Amino acid sequence: MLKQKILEDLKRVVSDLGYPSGDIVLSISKNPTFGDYSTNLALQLAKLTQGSNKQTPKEIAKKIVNKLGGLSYLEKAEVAGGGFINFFVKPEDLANDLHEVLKEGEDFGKSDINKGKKARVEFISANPTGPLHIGNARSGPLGDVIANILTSQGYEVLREFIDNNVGEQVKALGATIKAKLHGNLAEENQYQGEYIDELVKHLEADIENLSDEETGSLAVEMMHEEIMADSHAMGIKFDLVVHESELRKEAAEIIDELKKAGVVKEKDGALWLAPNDEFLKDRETVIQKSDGGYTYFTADIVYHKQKFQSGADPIIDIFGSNHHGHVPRLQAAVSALGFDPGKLKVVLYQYVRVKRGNIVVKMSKRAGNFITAREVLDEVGKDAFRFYLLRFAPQTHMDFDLELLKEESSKNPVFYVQYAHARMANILNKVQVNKIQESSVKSQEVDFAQLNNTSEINLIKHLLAFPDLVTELALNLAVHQLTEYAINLADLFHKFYENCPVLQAQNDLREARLSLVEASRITLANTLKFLGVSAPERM
RNA sequence: GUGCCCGUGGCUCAACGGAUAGAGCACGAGAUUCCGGAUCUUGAGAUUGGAGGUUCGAGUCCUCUCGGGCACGCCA
Repeated sequence: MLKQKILEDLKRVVSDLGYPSGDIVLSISKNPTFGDYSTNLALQLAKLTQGSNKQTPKEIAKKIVNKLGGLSYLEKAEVAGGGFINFFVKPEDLANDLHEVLKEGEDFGKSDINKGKKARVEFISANPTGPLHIGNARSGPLGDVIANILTSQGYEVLREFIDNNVGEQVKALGATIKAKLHGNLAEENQYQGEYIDELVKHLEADIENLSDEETGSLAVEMMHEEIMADSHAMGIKFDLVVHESELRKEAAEIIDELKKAGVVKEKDGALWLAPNDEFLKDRETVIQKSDGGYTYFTADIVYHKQKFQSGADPIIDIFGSNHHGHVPRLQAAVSALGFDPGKLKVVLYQYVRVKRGNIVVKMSKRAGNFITAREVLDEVGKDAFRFYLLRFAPQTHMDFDLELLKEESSKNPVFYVQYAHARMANILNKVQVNKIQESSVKSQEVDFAQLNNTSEINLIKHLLAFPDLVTELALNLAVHQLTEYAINLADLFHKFYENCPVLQAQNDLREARLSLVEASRITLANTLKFLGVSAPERM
């Protein structure tokens, strides 16, 4: 593709001129006066020159441009203000790359550069002591899309969920249920909401002679099913559900290993993870309680050992921000076990604040003091739910406005994007798209040089940037940029649609525009597929 | 008290350390004999919470400070 050609030529010139090689960033110019593509290469290189060799960015940029000389695909390359190099390409060479998009179709954006590698993504992992709440739900689409992106780049990905089906919270839930059953609910029974009544109703026949813990176990099993169903409603399916009760069976073993690694100490009758680490020295954590029981943390160490032993890299955990203290301890533990903590990538996300207009919604009948994912999902639908939660960087504290997502749904960006797809599909449905696609692929007859309108060129540039974006997302996991990309694509398409009649155009121009529509549809559909949002042909 | 995250137009949010800080919503003015107006064009609206610093260049990095969220040993 054209962009790769520019990069290759730049690389060659940098090497010829004796500058150090490194990654070159070539981005789409924001402003037409800056050409089609631009690079800050000279500014980066200037940083590396020293002493008597010290050169200004502008000097370097000029050398590079001179050395590049005339290239067949370039109208010109010029040095701008601070030392940026701007490339003005020939539209026909740019447009010609559309053949690639049509050829690759559903695979456009995919790559096999990570073929043979494994990755694991753990997400949601909601505590099964209650329904899935909207806060945890944010990690659903997030983890799912990260997994989609990794898969697209060749990784064999495992989507996983840990079911915390044992521990103090299970006893507490059991106690609450029994108290409710006997009509003596007290302050110390921490769980509330109608779902407790539902659990009582379902379980009352069985729990009369059971302990709090046994009662809690039954309840937690039911809640886990519900959480799985909710996840499914969000479009998520897990490959692996790990039950904490299973992990705890290996707790004694893992503690032995940690002891051998010299990171365990005894204090107040309990065992603590106590790595010899400046940062962690005041943050020791209990791995075996004084009563002999284990903690969630112990189970999580077992779990992560399994993850590392599976050979996966990266190992991705999506945690709510309230777990941030857990991260350095976990890293310390896996490091003590001899694994490379660099393979563990933790994405922390902030909780979502639900609003109805200007009013913050906190309470829910079903769940007591939080809003369930299901309530929001039922109200706004899967597509809007996923798209909205995926729009913003995970570390931002975002607001989820039910008014915006439901009552003003036509103004929601997800509909804007889906409408663009429906428009594309509509045009293509009026001609026999398959014929066109086939002919364009097989005979390469379509003459994309016909496309030289600004709105056409802008759209083409955006389409061609897709594979690079996906590759980058597999590394930085910033999948919210995918929604941004989709909105921009829809925007550029709508503008093209206004300016350039497709079906009324004549001969070669009509063919070229139809192919551009098809390339746009392919790219948008692929983007939406990564997002797990439907791409409707009609709305 | 300590640690982590956030602070960007009226609102919700973008922006690998890069050029004139971008979108959408809301608000003002326009566009439809024509592929779906769920669209497009255009206007107004921002000392990026504040103060210093680092450098060719800071919304982004460092220090301090203000405001909000979260977490701080036998919970998960």
